[in-house]
Amino acid sequence: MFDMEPEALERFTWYMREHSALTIMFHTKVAEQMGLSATDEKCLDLAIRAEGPLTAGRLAELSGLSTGAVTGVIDRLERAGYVRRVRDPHDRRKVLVEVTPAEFVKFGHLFEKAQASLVEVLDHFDADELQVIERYLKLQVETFRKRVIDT
Amino acid sequence: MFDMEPEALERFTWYMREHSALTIMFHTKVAEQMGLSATDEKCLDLAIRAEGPLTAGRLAELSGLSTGAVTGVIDRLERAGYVRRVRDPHDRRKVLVEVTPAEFVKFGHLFEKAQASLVEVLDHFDADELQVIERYLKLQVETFRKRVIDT
DNA sequence: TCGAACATCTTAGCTGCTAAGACAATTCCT
DNA sequence: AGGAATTGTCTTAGCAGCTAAGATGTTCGA
Repeated sequence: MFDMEPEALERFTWYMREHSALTIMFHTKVAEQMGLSATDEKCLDLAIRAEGPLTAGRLAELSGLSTGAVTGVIDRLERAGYVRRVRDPHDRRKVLVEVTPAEFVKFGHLFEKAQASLVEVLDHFDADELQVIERYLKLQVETFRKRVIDT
Repeated sequence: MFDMEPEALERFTWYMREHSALTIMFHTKVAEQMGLSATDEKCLDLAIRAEGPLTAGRLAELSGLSTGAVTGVIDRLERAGYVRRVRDPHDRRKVLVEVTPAEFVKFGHLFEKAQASLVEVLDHFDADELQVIERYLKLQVETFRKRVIDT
């Protein structure tokens, strides 16, 4: 084990904390621009990032909301055109939440600007350095996921 | 300008997105464990990270809440012992929100575990690599801050 | 000293959440 | 096959927290 100077660790901790706070703010602002509450946008994000079709109940689990609240979330997202309710043909009790990709065209600029920021950052590094960074990000996400699960 | 393969950019974008989602979840879970709502925890974090004394009004600006909502936030944080209201002696209209450090001792383990995760990640890198990562984080936070401000 | 400006608090009305139960579809058990 | 239990979603009552507007208390400038 390589051991770091305490000051360096403190700096890294500060970056993390700052990044977290900025993430929350960014999330709030994006939701606002899309005409959604933070909760609705969070659910929409879960629906977009879900692997395979997502049911209303599963969305409740993932988001931590009650099933009743999820009904409201889907109502609002559907009214705004971001998703569609589709009854599962194999089990007609289930409601599948289908994201309508076309609705995101209007907000493409948000996404593009975010990606432009990323490119702007990565531009400062050469190929070898990018490999280090990618290794870091991969590990960071994996470790963070474990931490979140058992918190 | 060094240009990346599109696939690499896609992977980096995915890490970002995943990290954002995990951050939101983590924030929610920490708040829960501290017996606070996400809003209250967010305000407490702003109070902790503020430079210099923070007034109620300033907290409203930073959090994006109305002044009325902030009154409620401070009420709850005060009742839970996380902060104290102190009237500004120089301008007695103002209410300064003073964080009571002792209250965090109980949640020290949360913070320690988060830092342990960070160390666990950083352990996989040597001193040169850490320098690259730090440069990346610093730039990332700065760029992200600009992006958040004009979103 | 008095009115305007300022900082926070209070309140009415609204939105969205939870918990509990209703309703509809499916699965299980005999 | 047929009734009971289970499952998935929606509905509703009650409640918590937010906004907007105005009340209250403080400071500042002429």
